[in-house]
Amino acid sequence: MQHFPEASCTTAASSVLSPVLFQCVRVASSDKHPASAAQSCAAGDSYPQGRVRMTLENADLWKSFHSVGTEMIITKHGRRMFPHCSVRLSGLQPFANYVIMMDMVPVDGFKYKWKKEQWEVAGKAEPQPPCRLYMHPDSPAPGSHWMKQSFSFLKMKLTNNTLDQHGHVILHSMHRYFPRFHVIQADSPYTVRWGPFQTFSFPETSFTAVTAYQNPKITKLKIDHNPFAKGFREGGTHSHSKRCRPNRSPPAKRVTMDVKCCISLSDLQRTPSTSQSAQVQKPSLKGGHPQAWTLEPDPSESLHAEPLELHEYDYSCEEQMVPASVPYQPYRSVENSRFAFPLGDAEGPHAVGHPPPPPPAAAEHGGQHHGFHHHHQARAADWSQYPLFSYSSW
DNA sequence: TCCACTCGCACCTTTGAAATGG
DNA sequence: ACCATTTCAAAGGTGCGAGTGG
Repeated sequence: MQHFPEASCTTAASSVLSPVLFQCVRVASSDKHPASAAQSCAAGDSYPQGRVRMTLENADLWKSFHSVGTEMIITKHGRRMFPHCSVRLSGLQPFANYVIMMDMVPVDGFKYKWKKEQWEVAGKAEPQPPCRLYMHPDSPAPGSHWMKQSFSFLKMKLTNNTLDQHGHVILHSMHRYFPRFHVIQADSPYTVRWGPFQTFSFPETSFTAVTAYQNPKITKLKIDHNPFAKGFREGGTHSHSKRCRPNRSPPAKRVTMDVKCCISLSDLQRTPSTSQSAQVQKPSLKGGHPQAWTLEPDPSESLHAEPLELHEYDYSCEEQMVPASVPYQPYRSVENSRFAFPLGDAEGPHAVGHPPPPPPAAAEHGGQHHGFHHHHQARAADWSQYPLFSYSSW
């Protein structure tokens, strides 16, 4: 394994959780904190942090779905996303190792229902399931690897089974989410806690989790673009109506052999001063999965956070979210990371960060959701309160 | 009664081991 | 013996509609 000698941020982080660490990360690409830039990664950072740039590869496809109101099927046993998240990275240090992770963040604090061909709010969101992060199977890998070509999170699966032990990302049906990507400079999944990280998101990737498609337009789009769906639909015999239910025979069991690398990020949260011994806390194992680490968010806690940066229009973005902007907030502590989900009572339907899938009418004007958005201040705070590092791996 | 959810179907795509050729 | 390419069977993924249950 090759270490990039000038990876000062990583070095600092791996030894002691220095206050500089997160300053470093934040400053790296945030124009809002130019003053700290000098002090942050000053120590011989020949590959200055903060030039990291993430581009959504299949943005057009996402746009197509987003304009209709993306829906993602979630099942008990896990379902892949479609469209899947495919991104391209640039600006990494070629020889430094990175772990790339992805998680799902609630768009708002509401539950929805499909009524009369459109989505309506159906009440407050249900308590959030354990937050899990999916780690890209290639992780950790050097920056050169990540920048060589685009990579996707094709194998990530979504489930509504809160007791899932396969490490799938757990969501609630009829709730809205958007994927969030984390680029963490770390030599192993066990050290992501210490590494500088940057977070990215793309508004057009927001979706409504469903157990069955509600909007026929989405079904059609999926069938048009997804070869599996196409195959099923265009298949010769549609004998669904002929099925004899009582004679159902159990299908042959198939063993999933996926090389999965999902981290349910829980205990890999940035640790507080109490854990500054620089030891990676062994995550508590849950369920039967040896590497499934989950975090139960503690809604009683909250975290101050800064507004998110403005996103770019071209479906790439540079550091979308960074640790809190308070003058000295070195890292997310456990206290600060087991925060409440962004589902505050006071938050009205208007207070959403990423826009929900626009109703057809709204979708037509001005392509406002075709680019990156300013994150509303209130939302940004809520947004970053969502646990960043809860860790599950399989 | 309504509606979200589960389940199994049968097809196509993907994967990877085995076979073949250079 | 080694490597590259091809073949092929099994595994995996899919939306649908009936059934279930709250």
